[in-house]
Amino acid sequence: MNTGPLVTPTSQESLGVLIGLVRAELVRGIEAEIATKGLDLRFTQFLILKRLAMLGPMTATELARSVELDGGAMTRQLDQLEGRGFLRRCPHEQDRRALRIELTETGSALWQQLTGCNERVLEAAQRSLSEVERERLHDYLGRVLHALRENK
Amino acid sequence: MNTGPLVTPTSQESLGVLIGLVRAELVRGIEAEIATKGLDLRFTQFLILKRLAMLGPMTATELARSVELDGGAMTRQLDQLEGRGFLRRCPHEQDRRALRIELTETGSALWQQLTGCNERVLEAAQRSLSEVERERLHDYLGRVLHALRENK
DNA sequence: AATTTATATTTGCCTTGACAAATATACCGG
DNA sequence: CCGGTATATTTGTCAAGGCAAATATAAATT
Repeated sequence: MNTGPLVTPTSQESLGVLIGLVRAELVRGIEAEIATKGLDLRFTQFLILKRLAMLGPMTATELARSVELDGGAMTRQLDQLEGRGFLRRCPHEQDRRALRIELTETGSALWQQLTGCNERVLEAAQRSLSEVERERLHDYLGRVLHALRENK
Repeated sequence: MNTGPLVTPTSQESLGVLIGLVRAELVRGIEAEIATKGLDLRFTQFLILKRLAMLGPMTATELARSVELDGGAMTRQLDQLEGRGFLRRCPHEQDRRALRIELTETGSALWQQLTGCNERVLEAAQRSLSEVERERLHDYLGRVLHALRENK
């Protein structure tokens, strides 16, 4: 075919589409990195483990909010990750409704293997940006996010 | 509760998470805008109509690639949008395997109503950025996308 | 021309995530 | 303390998307 209009994303693409494309590539890249290590983890699960590894034990709801995941979906992700031995649901000391989600030894060990994946992909993604440009990109995205959240 | 670690996305968040958050807010914002017009369209469907309106008739595969959607998912979206009378599947003139997807009158009229939603949300999103900064953001994202695609 | 290989679309199957209801517990005003 | 409201987690239901198989056609190779 080759008859239809040619799409050149980086030139006239609107911000919305562009951000979607970048995110999709980032997810693909990280999942590919994980796969090359012979591990079987989705991006969402990767994020959950990362949060726990970086920020320490927290509530399921806090975890859900921090990765933009629905509470119900989080329950099922926790089922899987707990079933595979990567984390534990402990009772919360001050609130009997809540859980304290924490990594197990196995989970921490897994994270040691994963820790490079994110950095490698992010480094590859930003390799054409100078240090100043990276900071600007981060700054701009932060301001855009803030503006969007203010808006409603 | 309020016992867990506090998440401050815009400060130390990694690029991957940040982009995910921005995209989620953009989608939410546009769907909300569409809803205020009394219309019933998901973000994906909005994107499909937009592509067709902006770039003219094209193949289902081209459409799918341009919005990062699986071919099978595209078939089903086309079923819905065709069923609601917004587009048509015409035979492709040079390739009998392919389709030529084009907007109907109804679809074009719908797009007239929708055309402001995207701009309004994007304007709100970028309102804290100067003209130069908007161009830089666009440029950086384009370069990041290019780098990610080169990488593999 | 025949055969192989690649591509476009559709369909079936399965997983994931959103939304809503149910349950348990916390918090707050009286 | 009691009642009402808010929050945490779980579960059911459903729609959306990814992947693979099936079919049809195109393109390339022998």
